[in-house]
Amino acid sequence: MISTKGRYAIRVMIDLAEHDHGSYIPLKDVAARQMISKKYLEIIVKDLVAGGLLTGMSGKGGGYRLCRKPEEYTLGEIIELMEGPLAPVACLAEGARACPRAASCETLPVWAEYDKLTHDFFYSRYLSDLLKRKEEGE
Amino acid sequence: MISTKGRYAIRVMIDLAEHDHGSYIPLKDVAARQMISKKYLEIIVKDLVAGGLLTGMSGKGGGYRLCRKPEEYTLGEIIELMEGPLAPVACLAEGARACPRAASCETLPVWAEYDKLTHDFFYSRYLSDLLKRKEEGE
DNA sequence: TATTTTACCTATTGACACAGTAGGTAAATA
DNA sequence: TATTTACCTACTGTGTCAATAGGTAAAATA
Repeated sequence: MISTKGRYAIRVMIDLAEHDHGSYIPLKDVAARQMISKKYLEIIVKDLVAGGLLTGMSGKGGGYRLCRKPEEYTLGEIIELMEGPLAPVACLAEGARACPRAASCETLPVWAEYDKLTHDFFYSRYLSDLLKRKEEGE
Repeated sequence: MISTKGRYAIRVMIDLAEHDHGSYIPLKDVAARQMISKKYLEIIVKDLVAGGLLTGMSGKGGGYRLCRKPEEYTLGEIIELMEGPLAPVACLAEGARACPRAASCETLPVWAEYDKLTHDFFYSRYLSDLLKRKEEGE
């Protein structure tokens, strides 16, 4: 299950992309448009800044802004930054030093296959794919 | 994330399929082979019986048994019985009466697409796909 | 019939994550 | 200097996960 953190993070980034006018956008505006508590969003953008996906600027005229172009963000990296590995089972997320049954486990290959499916899905979707096109004639 | 309940359930069913000898198999044996606490497995098989995937028999010589042939169980139905809907986000799992933003939500289509991917994946895998083939020459 | 073996039942627990809320400090601009 | 904004630490209630504990009921066997 993808939690609110991952989902809200993507919505914040969409909002910043769609309302980009060259300068910083206050979180207050994003919160109002997205109908999400500003206090809660603070936690989320903090992680996005720490992960290098957004930059923040304090003071009057401050706010947040994307660091890259929307087509340079994958949904996978946003989600994994917010939620940790996309792995569908603990056996895969724990790294290699997992359970002793791993070698003989009959179910592990299914989880691995599904893991790959998931990974490929989210790393082949870009933030730009989710934007309402403003310039129709392009 | 698929929890131990779903994963153990599949392992129990594989174990029952592979050690099928026409009669009931005590949970004690399954627990020992799978190295899972019998007490915990009781909870899991209870759900499997309630869901009509297994039948149990009390008393000496009792135990559990599959109700159908392994090729007639999908992994999807086992997982969803144990864990509830496979939906990747709450927005999809909550049914139709979800959030008021659903119609205009720019992220919902991605979740829906991933949901379909997941659903198709697990409902096209069968329990029989996970069995070690005993009859090689078939 | 007594004993053993098994399923089946209810309740409880500790740890942790989720989804926030509360109240403050630091920085930048007007 | 006042305002606006980001940024920081701490706390909380609710729920789920992964079990454990201690029983009762049923079926076969001796």
